This record gives sequence, structure tokens and C-alpha cells, in this order.
Amino acid sequence: METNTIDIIIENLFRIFPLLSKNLTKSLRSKSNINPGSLYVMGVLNRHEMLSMSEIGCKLSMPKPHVTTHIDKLIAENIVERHFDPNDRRIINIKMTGKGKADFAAIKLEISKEMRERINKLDEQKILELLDVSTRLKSILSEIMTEQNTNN
Amino acid sequence: METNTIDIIIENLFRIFPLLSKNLTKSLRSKSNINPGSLYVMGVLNRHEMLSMSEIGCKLSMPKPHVTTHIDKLIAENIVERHFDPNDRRIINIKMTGKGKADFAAIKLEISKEMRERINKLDEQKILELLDVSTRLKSILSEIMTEQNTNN
DNA sequence: TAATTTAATTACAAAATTATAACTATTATG
DNA sequence: CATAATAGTTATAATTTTGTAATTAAATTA
Repeated sequence: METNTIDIIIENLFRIFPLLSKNLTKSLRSKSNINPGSLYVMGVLNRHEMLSMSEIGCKLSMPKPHVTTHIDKLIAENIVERHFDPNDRRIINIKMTGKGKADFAAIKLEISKEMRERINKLDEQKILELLDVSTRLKSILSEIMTEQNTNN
Repeated sequence: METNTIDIIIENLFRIFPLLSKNLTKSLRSKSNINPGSLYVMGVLNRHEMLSMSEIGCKLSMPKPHVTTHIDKLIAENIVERHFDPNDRRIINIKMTGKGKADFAAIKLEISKEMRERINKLDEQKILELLDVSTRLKSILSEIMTEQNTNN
């Protein structure tokens, strides 16, 4: 594969990132009392049912002390809860509560509001194209990024 | 257009964002002495040749005082320079220096290193698919997000 | 020309992110 | 069993991001 192709891909990803960031992160600040970092933790827990503290840190490339900080806040708001592991008492597993799942869905809806409106203005063909390319990009990026990184 | 389609698109974008963030933002910290905010300013200036302080703020949804802060830092490192506008002496235009452009290219190369390696492991067909979908997603998102937001 | 608007800066404070070091408790290893 | 490794917490500090208020200088407008 010639280098040029990958250069263009990287260039595209560098452009896509701020375009998403602008819309998804900014509105979060104003429309929710939760901070971005804790929302990322919610996101990964919403997708995984149950994760240990270390696993959360791995998935988000976040050192363990930060995970503790975020989980403390989320527990205070009854968004997640701790579950002790009977097989290994060092491990603390985290699960979202029903309230947490509902809160997460509501926050996502709220912060995606402006973007939904913008998408809605596109013609139907463009929307279907957007569905297609976003699905496939998500799929490929997920595949690439799955490898675990050993940090903490 | 049924709501469901847009829901899936939003869901995809919500997944793509952290996958990019993880790779593009994290490595920046370790591999450069420049902070993410200032790099975004560099990015927009790299794309636009010349912008006033207000225009930078608009494009990045960043209040003007913050733009000043970032530009001060970038000037201190000889990455950008101020140009006074002969037609309106209130306006200060910013341009990247040669060094700034070179630095930006180097930083991009450095922080995309891991992602390049990951992409390189894909087979040729997947890489071409990635080229295609990233190009088209970039194009659609650019189209959607172009509207100016009046802040500051 | 006086009043208002616009562009940018200065100054300050709060919140969030990031980076570490030191520590406790538990499990695994030699 | 003693030692090392693992999981998580506590504590502290530096950096960065974010949010505003007040100010200066120049251009607009009424």
C-alpha cells in the first residue's frame, strides 16, 4: 500500500475529529452537570454491562486513580454501582444502574440535538450515505483499535 | 426520513469520536510540548492561510480571550505571526510561519504514528474502503458544520 | 461630533484533566 | 511462608480548559 493513501486517510481523520468534537463536546458542558470524562466512563459502561476498575482504565486509556475519581462521582449521583467479585476480593466491578442508563440516553439525546437538526436538513440520499459511511468507518476503526494497551 | 436512521448515525458518530480521540489526542501529550488547544489553532491556521483573531474563535467555537492566550504561546515559539490590517486597524490577522507549518506537519506525523501502523496491518481492500468512507464522511460533516455560529 | 458597536487584550477564577507517589488489601509465585 | 505482583484508593500538584468581566482602541452610525 502506497504511503500516499494512508496520508490521505490520516488527513481525513484529523479533519473529522474536530468536526465531531465541536458538536458533541461543546453542548455537553452547557446541557449537563456531568463532566466529559465521567461521560466517557458512562459510555463504556453503557456498552459493556460490567467492567472492573482496571478494565475501564484500559478501555479509556485512563490511569486508575482517575477512574476512581470518576466512579466516585457517578456513584454519588446513583449512575453506577460497585459489585464485589466473590472470586477475587481485590476486584471491584462496576455496573450502570437503571437511572444511569436512562440518564445516559437522555444526555446523548440532548447533546446530539443540534447535530440531528443539521442532519435532518440533508436530502434523503445524503442521509443514507451518511448512515452507510459512518457505519463502515465505525466498524473499521473499532477493528483497528481493539488491541489492548497495557497502561496504568 | 425516519428517526431511526438518524439515531443510528448519531450512535455511530458517538462511537467514532472516542476511537479517534484515544489515538489522536493521547499521544499528543507525550510527544509534543504543545497543548491540544493550541494545536487546534494551528490546525485551523494551517488550513486557512490567514485568519483574524475573531475568525479563529468562530471556527473553533472559542471565546476571543482564549484565542489571544493560544496565539501568545504560538508567537513565543515562532509558530505564527501577527499581521496588521491596513484597512481596519482593529483587526489582527494571524499567519503561520514556515517553522509553524513544518512543526505542524511533524507533530501530525508523530501523533498519527501508531494509527498509521494499525492501518498498515489491514489488507489492501480494507485500506481502500477506509480511504473511501473517511473521505466521504469528512465531506458530509464539513458540509453540515460549515454554518457559522455567532459567539464571543 | 457623540454614542454605539466591533476587535482584541488583560485579568481573574473555577472546573477539569493529567501525572505521580505512596498506600492498603488481596492474590500469586518461588 | 516470604516475597512479589495485582487491584484499587488516597493524596497532591501542575497544566489545561472554560467562563466572565472590564478595558483599550478603532470604526460605525445617528
